[in-house]
Amino acid sequence: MFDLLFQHIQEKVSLSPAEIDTLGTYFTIKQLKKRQYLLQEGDVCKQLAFVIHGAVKSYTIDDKGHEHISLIGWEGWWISDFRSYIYGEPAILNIDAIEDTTLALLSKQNYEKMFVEVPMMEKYFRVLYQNSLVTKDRRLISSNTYTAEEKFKAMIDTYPQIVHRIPQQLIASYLGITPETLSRIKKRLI
Amino acid sequence: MFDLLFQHIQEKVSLSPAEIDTLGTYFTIKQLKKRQYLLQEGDVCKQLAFVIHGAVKSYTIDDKGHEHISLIGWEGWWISDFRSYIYGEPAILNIDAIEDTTLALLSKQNYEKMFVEVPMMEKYFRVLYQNSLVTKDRRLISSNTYTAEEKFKAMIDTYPQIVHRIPQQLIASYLGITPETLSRIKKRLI
DNA sequence: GCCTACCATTGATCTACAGCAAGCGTTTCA
DNA sequence: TGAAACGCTTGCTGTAGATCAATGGTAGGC
Repeated sequence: MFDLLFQHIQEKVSLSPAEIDTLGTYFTIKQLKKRQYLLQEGDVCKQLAFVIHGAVKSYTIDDKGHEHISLIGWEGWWISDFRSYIYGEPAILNIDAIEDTTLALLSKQNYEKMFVEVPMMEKYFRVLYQNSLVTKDRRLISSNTYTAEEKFKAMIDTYPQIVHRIPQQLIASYLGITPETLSRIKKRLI
Repeated sequence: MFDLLFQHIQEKVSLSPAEIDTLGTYFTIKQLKKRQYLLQEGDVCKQLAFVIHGAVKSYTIDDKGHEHISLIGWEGWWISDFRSYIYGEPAILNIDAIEDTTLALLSKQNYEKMFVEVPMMEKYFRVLYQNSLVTKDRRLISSNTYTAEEKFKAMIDTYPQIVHRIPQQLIASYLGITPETLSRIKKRLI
């Protein structure tokens, strides 16, 4: 059940079988149906989620009721409202399933315990966060520098599979543009 | 010389005097005059820099020659082209000094050595990156959701001192707007 | 297998912000 | 100490992308 997760971890650090066993006790499995929530704005985010199968999105909703997607994650991605998870504040993000999804969940309590009992996980998360920062830095630059068309092109360069899997209105929201604009861009690119 | 750095580290993890001594051997001091470069686009970023005194900015330059600031850092901030530093790719960022600045530099080699010889630093950087991710997540949401005025308000809420220290055109660039727009927003807010 | 809900497209209009240019106070440095 | 460079403001105009609205296609639930 946790194969993908352990594989993902062992790409970054090496663990003994005993450590793997210990790790296994920290996680629980959760199934989400398409459109089902993992987290709703205002609640405290109690779980860090690793996607074993399926796809999820995290997003805010503004005053006008518009969704702004901050992350789309599928197999091998971690997702949460990080600030809420770490500091116990009410979440500003919603997280729900784009497809039927299987998640591995890690509670805050187990997160902290894990670092004490399996110190090698400090390295795993240090490297995971390090890579994640690299990605977010580029995304932030892209968001402030590029036109809508350039952003879309950069996205299909980075994630070519995404257009076949994720509805275009979600991609538009992730890029910070409207579905109409994305539609017009696609037309222009053909 | 490294007092602020060690203090910063010991807020997150506790280190023995021996570990502090070892750490001290990894860092070198660098002085930058105002407008002097630490890193130029195209070079490989060899150093992770911690600001001991002064202020620096990292930015890209687009086809039209416009600066887009990705980070402004002062005392207690880390700065680099992270992707370049980690993966050895040519940097897309420029980094230079906004004021006369003193930096503590950590080479990639010492960065890796540090994690082997002072494993507690895994935790320090895990927590540092964790916090940094929280900040960048919010900034990304802000960038895609808010109007220019809302972004500016959010910035002075988060960093009230910034308007007294950093020229407004740099703040505008950091927010992804033009200096003219920022000027008009300020007028509107009075 | 039909009905409804969802999704992409396209056209017409609107708006926040960019771009350009000119003017003015203030720092900088020969 | 005076010229030059710099930073901020303000007015005018341009434009990328948002918004609103209508249409057609496709997929999932009963």
